[in-house]
Amino acid sequence: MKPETLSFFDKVYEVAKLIPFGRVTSYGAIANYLGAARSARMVGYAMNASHGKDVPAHRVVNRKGLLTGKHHFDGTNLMQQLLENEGITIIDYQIQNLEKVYWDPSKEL
DNA sequence: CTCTTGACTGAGG
DNA sequence: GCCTCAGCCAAGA
Repeated sequence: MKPETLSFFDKVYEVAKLIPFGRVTSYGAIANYLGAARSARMVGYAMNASHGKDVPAHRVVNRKGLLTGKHHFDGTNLMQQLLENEGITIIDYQIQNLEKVYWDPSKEL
C-alpha cells in the first residue's frame, strides 16, 4: 500500500474496521496507533465522513467510554442499540465495564 | 495562503 | 469527581 495516497481519514477507517466484535476503542487510541496521538480530534472528524463506508463508527467513543458521537447517528439511541447488540452494556450513553470491552489497537495489534 | 471547524484530551481549579 | 480552558492538527472553503 502507498500510505501517501491514503489521507488521514482513510487510515482511520482502516483501523476502525479492525475493531473486534463486542469491543470499543477511543479516538485517542486510534490516533496514537496512526502515530498522531494529538490528532484525536481528527479521528472524530474522520468518522464524521465515515458515513457510507464500512466503518463501525459506533464502536468508537471518547476515552471516557461516553457515546459522544451518538448525535451524529440517525436515531437518538441507534448507536447505543448497536453496541448493546454486541453484548456491551450501556447506561445513559455511558459504556459500562469499559476496561473489559476496551480495545487498544497499539496493544492488540 | 489564511481562516474556520471539530464524533478529543490532559491539566488545573 | 465535575467544570472550564487551552492545545492539538488535518481538511475544506
